[in-house]
Amino acid sequence: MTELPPIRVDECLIALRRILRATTLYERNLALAAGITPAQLRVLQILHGQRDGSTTPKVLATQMGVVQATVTALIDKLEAGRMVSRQRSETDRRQTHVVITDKGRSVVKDVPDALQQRFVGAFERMQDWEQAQLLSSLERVAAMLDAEDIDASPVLAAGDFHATPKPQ
Amino acid sequence: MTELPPIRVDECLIALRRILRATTLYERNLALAAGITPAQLRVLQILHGQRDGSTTPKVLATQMGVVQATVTALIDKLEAGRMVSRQRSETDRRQTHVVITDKGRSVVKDVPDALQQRFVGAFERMQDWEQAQLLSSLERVAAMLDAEDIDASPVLAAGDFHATPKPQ
DNA sequence: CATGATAGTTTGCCGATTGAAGCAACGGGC
DNA sequence: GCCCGTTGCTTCAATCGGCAAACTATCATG
Repeated sequence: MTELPPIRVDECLIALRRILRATTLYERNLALAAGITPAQLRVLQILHGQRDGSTTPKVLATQMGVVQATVTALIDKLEAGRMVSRQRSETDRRQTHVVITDKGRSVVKDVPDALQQRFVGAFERMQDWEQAQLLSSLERVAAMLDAEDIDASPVLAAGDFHATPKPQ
Repeated sequence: MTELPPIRVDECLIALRRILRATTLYERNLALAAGITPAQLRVLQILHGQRDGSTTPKVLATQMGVVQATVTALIDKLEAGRMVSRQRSETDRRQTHVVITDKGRSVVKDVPDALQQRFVGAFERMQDWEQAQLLSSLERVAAMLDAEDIDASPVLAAGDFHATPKPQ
């Protein structure tokens, strides 16, 4: 390799930003169409992905990378909309099981997954070798970005960050 | 190469989500380290990227995919922190030029751009053909996702979220 | 001028997120 | 059995981002 045209890196970063932006905007619409907010939809999706459609707030908080108090608020809203219900654990009465309801499941399923469908559609129209290349590239980027020390950062730890200077 | 293993699409989507997640979490930390919030930092970064370090709220709103009123609020905070300043345009007095200050520039520069540096570093360690392939893949994905008809989608028309003030 | 379009701001509201504080249940050590 | 630290969750107060609608000021055009 001779010269590294910095232009190429920049183009990559721009493409990444486009991807990011598209996803963000899309998520807003997605949730809007479902009648709920993105954060609430994420809760539903996680619950839907669980075997028995239930988890504890703690697990949700960890998976979403937020604090337990936040999850409590989200669950409150979802519960008010009858999309989840709370059930006190029998074995450990400190715990609460958050269970997705039928209504909640139907919301998750009926969401018009436009972006994902677009991606899947375009993806499946690609040649086999193109698909393989794309997957490889994406995984490479993912590996480049979400290295461990990011997850070790205070924000992600999600349970214990106290040394946080407060942005005004 | 005979069957289209749907598993491959899923892996792509998972990789995408990892990228998204890493970026989101990283942005929080980034802004936190700079003593400002992510949205505010984005404004500074856009301004910093401009040739003369200034733009109008309208442009900012469009670029960020939010409404003008939101930008006004962000500029208010940045201005209170002396990181940008407002200047009435001479040519068209309806317009306001948002100019980044020296302090604003130093904030942008001093931000530990860990994620981007990681990406750039890894990217530049790649072979030339790998770089080309990665760029191609990223741009392809970006094109797949941020097609214009996202906001033209009939179902989601509601809101028409960026820059288009609803004419009631 | 009058009218309409354009650029920004203000106002009022809501959702997400956080840290701190509180409460209740659990569980180990004595 | 009883203290006491821990754990799981909730409540509270505050901040931030975001939006729509109303408003102000400025062009631009007939």
